[in-house]
Amino acid sequence: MARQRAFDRDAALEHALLAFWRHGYEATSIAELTAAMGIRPPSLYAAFGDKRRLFEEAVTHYQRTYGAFTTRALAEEPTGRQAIERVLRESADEYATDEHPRGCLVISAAVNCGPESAEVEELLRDLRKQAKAALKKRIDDDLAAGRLPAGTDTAGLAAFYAAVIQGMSTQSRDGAGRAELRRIAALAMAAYPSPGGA
Amino acid sequence: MARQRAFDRDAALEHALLAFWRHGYEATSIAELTAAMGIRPPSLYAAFGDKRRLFEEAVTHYQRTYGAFTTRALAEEPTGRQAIERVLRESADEYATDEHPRGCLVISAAVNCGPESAEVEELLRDLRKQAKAALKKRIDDDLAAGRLPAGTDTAGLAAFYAAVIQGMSTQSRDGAGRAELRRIAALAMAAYPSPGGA
DNA sequence: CCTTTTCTGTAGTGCTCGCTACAGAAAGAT
DNA sequence: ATCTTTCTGTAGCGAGCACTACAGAAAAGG
Repeated sequence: MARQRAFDRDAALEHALLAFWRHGYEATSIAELTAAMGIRPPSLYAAFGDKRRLFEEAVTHYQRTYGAFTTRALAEEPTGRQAIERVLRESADEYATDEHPRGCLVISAAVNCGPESAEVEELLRDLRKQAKAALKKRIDDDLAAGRLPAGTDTAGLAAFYAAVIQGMSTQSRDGAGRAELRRIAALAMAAYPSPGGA
Repeated sequence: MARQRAFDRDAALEHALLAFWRHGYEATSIAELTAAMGIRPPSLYAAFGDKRRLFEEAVTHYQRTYGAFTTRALAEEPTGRQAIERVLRESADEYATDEHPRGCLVISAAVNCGPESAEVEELLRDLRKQAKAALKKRIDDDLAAGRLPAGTDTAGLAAFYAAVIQGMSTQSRDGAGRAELRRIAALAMAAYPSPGGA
């Protein structure tokens, strides 16, 4: 019994996500967001609350779309080693493409934050820790299945692969191409212990 | 024949550097800088030009002090392998300490930049590329001396170690301690080829 | 038709941003 | 002491920030 929204909420969220991905949370202004979304500020605030909540929703949308390949890779591969290898390889491909902004939004969108955006910084920090824990879980599977030497430092391996992925994100934003990222990914697999031990 | 400056320029620059290191270029306001430096805006502008030039000078100061350990490690170690190993180890120690902000200023201070700070972003990007080239140079030394198999992809190795260092910087800012970073560093050395070949 | 409800666009709010005009203070030259 | 020059502090510039008051427009119910 009332006027209905004249824009596509999902499409607007998608455009907001791309803007945040490109320049990060604080550096993306409401003016830039409304321009990218094709709407005016009151429509944005009515549909999404405020800038912080729009960002949180954009991050959730990111994890369900562009960032979902990591969760898929970890879930679908039979062994921890294959899961890690696939995450690295697909990260190389995803980070270096020109179909969307470079690198990973969770890694790069809230690095330079003032005190007033500390909560946003903390949100992405938590997601990075969750991602590292997800890597460790699959590596632990290999350890439990005897595919890794007893006593293997799985937490250290998870931190190592998380670091490699974070570095790949940085370098993709610095202009590195798919081939260069793939070479990083391949070299990183040399650190994965062989079943028999060192 | 005129009034002289009442504050220590080097000390003020040092405090500006620490502020930029903590929150990054754009997120550090002139108000925050003047508070940290113990001076008022006109003194800042008279002594350093503007915010961008102050940042550039802070980066130079950083490279000569806090960031100099990488250049030293690369210059002083006899082999490329030892140089890389030392850079990784000292990065772990430097990034995780509480004596100054976490991580590397060159890696983390200009990630989320609006269009008006694109030049600053590009400045640090160039420094990261130079650092990667410096790594490659030492690895090339090992190749030339026969300490690496012929045909070794030294550019790939340099990109890999640059990525690991960038990831260590990110994780130190996420709260990782010295021990965790050292484990990342140790694992990364597994990718360094042995002289005989694979 | 008219009413009700919600969305939309214009036009602004107060605030902080980087930066500076201006006047007074300090130090060396004469 | 006086002049000249440069620094310092106050106070405020225009511009952009996140956000919103308000009025008109649009859709459904009566």
